[in-house]
Amino acid sequence: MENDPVQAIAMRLKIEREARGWSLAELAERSGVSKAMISKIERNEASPTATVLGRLSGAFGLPLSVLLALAERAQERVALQAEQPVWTDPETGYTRRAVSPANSPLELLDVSLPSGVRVPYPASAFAFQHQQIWVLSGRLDFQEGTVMHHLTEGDCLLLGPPADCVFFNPGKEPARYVVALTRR
Amino acid sequence: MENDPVQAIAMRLKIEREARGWSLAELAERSGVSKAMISKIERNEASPTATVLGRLSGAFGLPLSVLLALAERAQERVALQAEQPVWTDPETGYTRRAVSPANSPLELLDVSLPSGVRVPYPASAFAFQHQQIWVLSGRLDFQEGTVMHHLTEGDCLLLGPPADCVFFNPGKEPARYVVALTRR
DNA sequence: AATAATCGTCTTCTATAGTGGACGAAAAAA
DNA sequence: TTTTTTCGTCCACTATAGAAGACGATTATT
Repeated sequence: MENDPVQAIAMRLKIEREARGWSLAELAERSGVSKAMISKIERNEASPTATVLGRLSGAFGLPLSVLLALAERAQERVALQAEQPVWTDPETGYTRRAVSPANSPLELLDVSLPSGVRVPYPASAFAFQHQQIWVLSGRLDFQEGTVMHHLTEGDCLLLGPPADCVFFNPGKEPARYVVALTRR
Repeated sequence: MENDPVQAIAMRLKIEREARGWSLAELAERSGVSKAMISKIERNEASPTATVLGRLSGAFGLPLSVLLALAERAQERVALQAEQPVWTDPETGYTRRAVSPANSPLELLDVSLPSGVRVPYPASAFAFQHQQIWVLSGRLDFQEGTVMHHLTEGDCLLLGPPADCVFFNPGKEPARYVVALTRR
């Protein structure tokens, strides 16, 4: 167990950036890391320091350990539940589980939204990716730009062009839903 | 979310090294990283690159993402099950869950050993730490040096001085046991 | 087509990560 | 005690991470 994580990190960073439709310049501005260095890291020509990795994962809104866990799963074919990276928003209790092995063009997320919790999502996080939301249990009010969708168990919504979105659970029980998305 | 992970990494690396009773020189030899650099990292005077972090986590036998996850939990008081770092040996299916919030002097591990699986542990990994093994379910044959212990549900074993050990599950069901250990 | 943004890469330079070896302190051995 | 070993830190030096800006290529505007 002495493999260099640099290549896996490189691939994962590029995926996360492109999934958000961000250019090198935009990620540089958000993270405080120069775009030249981001370019080198993504092309496996530099080994980022912990400080830089912390800034980049912060820009993506991910704990560094989750970013690394996603990177490590790059070559896996099967993702056991016990190995799937989970991250929880400590303030709201919102949890998000990455179900699919990473680097697949189709990604599945298992999300649990506690009762009464509101989670906004900026349009920039959705650019250039096609995605659907499928409610497994509970209720979900989904605001897409100026349009409001009221979803309940079994409903599935196809997202339109990028817009500022808000997830809200109006019910008394946690809302559990799947986010399915494709890259490019 | 822009916190620098360097300090948390520094603390965690020192804990992992001291838990194994390794000197800077020994960890340097095992990891291929100079002891001067390890000293700097542990004292928060340098930000390690991904390459160096990969070598260090490899020397500890941990995936890098798990090492980071343990580091991030440094200041937490409560460890929710969904947030507890789990790692699985892909060959044997052996899984290990870090139950306690990190940096506590008393650490609890929830281990599951599949039927028929044999896991050796070198004496060097136990030096200077006091630990017990408590079987929750299934059967566990534990070889401590030249002595063999046959444990079943509810049994608890206090480990003696450091010795080469082997965990083996002779039963047909998975063995689940707790490893409790203290530092220093 | 011509102009103007915007993209990722390349270039130059500085800060610092990383190495090998020396050093003093503390513990172990005699 | 004196000697020897082992520990972690400090020093000088090299390799490279990282920043700021220039550059050609591509795409969008007019």
